[in-house]
Amino acid sequence: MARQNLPAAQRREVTVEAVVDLAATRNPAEITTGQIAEHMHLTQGALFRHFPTKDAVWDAVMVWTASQLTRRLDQAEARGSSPLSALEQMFLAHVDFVVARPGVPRILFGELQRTGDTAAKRSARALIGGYRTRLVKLLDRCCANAELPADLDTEAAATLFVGTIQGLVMQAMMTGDFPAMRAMAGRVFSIYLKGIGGRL
Amino acid sequence: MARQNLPAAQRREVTVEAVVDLAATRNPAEITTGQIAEHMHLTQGALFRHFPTKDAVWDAVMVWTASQLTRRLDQAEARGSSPLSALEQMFLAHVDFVVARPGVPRILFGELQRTGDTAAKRSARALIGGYRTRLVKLLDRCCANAELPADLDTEAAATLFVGTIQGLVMQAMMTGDFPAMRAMAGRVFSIYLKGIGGRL
DNA sequence: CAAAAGATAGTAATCAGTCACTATCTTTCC
DNA sequence: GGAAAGATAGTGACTGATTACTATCTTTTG
Repeated sequence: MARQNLPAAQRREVTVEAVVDLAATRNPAEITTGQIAEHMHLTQGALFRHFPTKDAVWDAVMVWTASQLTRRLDQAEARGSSPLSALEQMFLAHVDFVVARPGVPRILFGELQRTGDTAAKRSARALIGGYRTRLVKLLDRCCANAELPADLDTEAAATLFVGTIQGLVMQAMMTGDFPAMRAMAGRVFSIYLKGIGGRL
Repeated sequence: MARQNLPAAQRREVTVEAVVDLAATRNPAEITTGQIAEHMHLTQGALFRHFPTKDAVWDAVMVWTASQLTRRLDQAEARGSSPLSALEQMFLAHVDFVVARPGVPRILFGELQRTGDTAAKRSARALIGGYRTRLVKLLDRCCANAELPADLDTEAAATLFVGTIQGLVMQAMMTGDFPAMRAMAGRVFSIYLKGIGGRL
């Protein structure tokens, strides 16, 4: 059974998937190029035919993560019949994404922890920053739409939205039970919704 | 004449402080025994006269963190004139602790990311687990006291409490401005308070 | 066949941990 | 009181394992 040689672009995609897979059960900071290669049935040296450095691998992972999350949030937002229901859809979509890919939040946390100015870290910052901005805008639309009080502190509300998901993630990381997030997500979101003065 | 031989117990305390200091500006996962030793003006080898392994250092850091946080939460809770105001005091005390010691949340995140069964990770788990339990009990007392609705989902409320702080921490980590947390803390907490149906 | 992809076998750097030795305390005992 | 003796703390050079990354040879594939 001969191993198949993949074209470079495809090999890069497989590499990103391998990293996300590994991060689901391992500390991202401890993932080595050797482990990545082994997980995709490749030798360690061959990895560097497709990525100039290890950090380039992490950057590719961040780019993939950003595009995946954005795509899911776009779909969720479109599903909402109003700004406020779009907010709820986005919340649930984010939780679903994390449950499906538990490595993602771990990679994001790990990347934000890192110091120095790498491409991967800049991508991570851009992802979270863009997310927050998007939330503030959506919350503003809810206010304009009278679905939320006009005097709502939308910046604080956006921070709390992100924190709400993070609290769920942290609990999942502690218990190791990511699917349980889904059940808790609804309960936590309803408290959040009440906090921002919303009603669905 | 700066050189001085410290007694072992004192040296261990200095070591913990050095680690917490370093974690404020460096990725905890990248802190080496050499960096710790250098920061406390000691040779790397001497560190191992006081700790059998590097993980023992991390465990000592976790024990210190747990005791510090517990002490501050105890004081805050005592300051509260009622269960609900105690909850608010604890929130503010936690934020103050993080602002004073930015390395602490980074260390906690980093420790929870790690895999395998180390003493340090068990301590981290115990800290967060105990915190959550404590919150649920306090929230239950708020309900019994009619300061919060009797039908409040106290487990979800505890999860959100932790997440609220985490959201603030993540924002601080992104901007690098930890003191700004304090201003945002009040704004976010008031949304949280409304969410759990409280009024102060 | 030729170019892309992978295998094999390296290298230099870094890390946690060790060890023989030295410096500095503290206690003992005349 | 003070020197001898033992205990404690620190030094600096080291080791073996691991790491990201590279150089060279081999296989696959269009």
